[in-house]
Formats: sequence, structure tokens, C-alpha cells
Amino acid sequence: MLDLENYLPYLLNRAGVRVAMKFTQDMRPQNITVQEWRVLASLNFNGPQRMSALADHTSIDRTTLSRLVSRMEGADLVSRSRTEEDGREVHIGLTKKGAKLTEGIVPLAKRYEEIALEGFSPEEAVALRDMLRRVYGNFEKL
Amino acid sequence: MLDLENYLPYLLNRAGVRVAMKFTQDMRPQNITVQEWRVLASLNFNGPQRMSALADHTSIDRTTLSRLVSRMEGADLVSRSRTEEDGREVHIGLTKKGAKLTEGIVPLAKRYEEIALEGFSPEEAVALRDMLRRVYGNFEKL
DNA sequence: TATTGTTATACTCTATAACTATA
DNA sequence: TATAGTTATAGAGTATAACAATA
Repeated sequence: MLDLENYLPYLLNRAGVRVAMKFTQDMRPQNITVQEWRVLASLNFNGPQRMSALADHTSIDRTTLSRLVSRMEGADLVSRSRTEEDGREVHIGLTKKGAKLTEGIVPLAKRYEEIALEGFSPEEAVALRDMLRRVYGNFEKL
Repeated sequence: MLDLENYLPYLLNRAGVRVAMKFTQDMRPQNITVQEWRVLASLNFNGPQRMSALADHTSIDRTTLSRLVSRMEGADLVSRSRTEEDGREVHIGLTKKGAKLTEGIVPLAKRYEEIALEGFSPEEAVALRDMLRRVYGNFEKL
């Protein structure tokens, strides 16, 4: 027997999906998905980068990311360019439109973090982030 | 600017997705998805129930659940039947095959919780479950 | 041969709305 | 009219494998 209400993998997945779904709804006017937002956020924070680095930073599968970037390129949010040193590598960067869109979303994204942590003490928030990284790490090895 | 590495919604979704993905891979031989597993687990723990109750217990959207149950019915894992009191209601229950499959999965599911919480003190585990419920609740209102 | 990235296919899940049957 | 559940359609993400180009 196993009670979902106390089963950690369920609680974890449920909370993560719920937040992502809500975000998706709010992003309907901007017409971007959660994954696209991650790409924008990473490019904004970490700067232009290769596909493989972007995949690492966003935890998006490489094949998914490739099509995601194509879509975003079509929407003029990011630019793709081969590097000169290594012809295999592709560098991704924000376009002006992409940068502008990202800056417009950041305040809402920060608001999301506030909502998630409503009723949490600063110490709890720190502990939660830490524990989520540890859980992720525990499954990364496998 | 916003660093994904410290952004709670990202950390939360990433961990939840990672665990679910790993579970999906391990369930390939049994040929069931995470959502199907939730249905099995809820029927096993909470007993036979109506579609709407099942949707609540598993946090699965009603339209998704309806097709999910159809698929599981086709695989002879659950049974569907109209109730006599109210002709609109549908009761879902585990078949023998479904019950047997569920019992076989429970040990692995428990193992998953152990892996997730590796390196956690009992107090931390309790705190994490509690915080995940609170985050979920903070977004439920919206 | 190994690495970087892209493409193809099939499947699951989500979002939305329209729909049937019963109350 | 309201409720319980189903069906339809389109889009997004995932899994897997095969593929091209460069190193």
C-alpha cells in the first residue's frame, strides 16, 4: 500500500507541474512555453552559448532543444550561428526582440517565486532550494 | 536578471520531471506511464472510486483521465461500471490483473522514495513533503 | 572514430471546446 | 439547467534511432 498524499515523488511532480501549468497559462499572451522561457532566461543570465551548454543550463533534451530553438528562431527571439573555431558548434544568442521579451517577463517570473514561497520563512526557502537540488542530484547519478 | 540555478520554479519542475522520467524508463517493461501508475496507486490505496474522485486524488485532468482509463481498460488493468444510484457516475476499480501489477510495482515505487531522500534526515524528509504541499496549495488558489 | 547538432517517427500529455446522457 | 463523463483537435514534450557535417 502506498498513499499518494504522502508519497514524495508524487508531491514533487505534482507541485512542479502545477507551477509550470500556471505559468504556461499566464504566458499565453506572450505565446511562449515554459521551456522557451527557460531558454530565454538562460541566454539572458548566462549570455550567448552553444547548444550543448544551453541544454545543460535548461535541462532540456538536445533533440527537443534543437526544434525548440528552430521555433524560437522563426519567431525572431534567438539567433543561430556557426562558430569559426569549430564548424560543428552552433552559438545561440538573444535577438533584440528576444531580449526585450525576456525583460518583460522577468518581473512576472520573480512574482512566481514569491507566490510559491508565500508563507515560507527565508530559512525555509533556502532549505527548499537546497533539498530540490539534492533530490535532482540523487537521480542524476542513475 | 534571473539565475535559473537559484530560481525555485525551475528547481522544482526540474526535480519533478527528472524523477518522473526515470520512473517512466524503469516502467518500460511493465509498459505503463507515470499517470497510469498514479491511477493504479490511488485505486489500490483509496479503493474503487468515481472518475471525479480519481481525478482529484491523482491531480489528473478529467479529459486526460477519461482517455487514460480507456487505455487501461483496454489493457485489462481497470474496470468501468455505471452506478445504479446515479446513472451519470462511473465507478473505476482494479481488475485482478491491475491489482497484481500494482503490487509488483509498489516495492520499486518505495525504492524511488528512498533514492529521492538519500542523504536526508527524517526531519528534512518531513519538512520537504510539507513544503511541497504548501507550494502546491499556494498555486491552487490562483 | 568521436563529437555536435539535426531530423524523423510514434507516443503521451495538455488545452479547449463541443458533446451525450442523466438529474 | 446543472452535473458526470466522453470525444475531438491541435500543439508541445519525450524517447529512440538514424543522420550529416566536422574534428
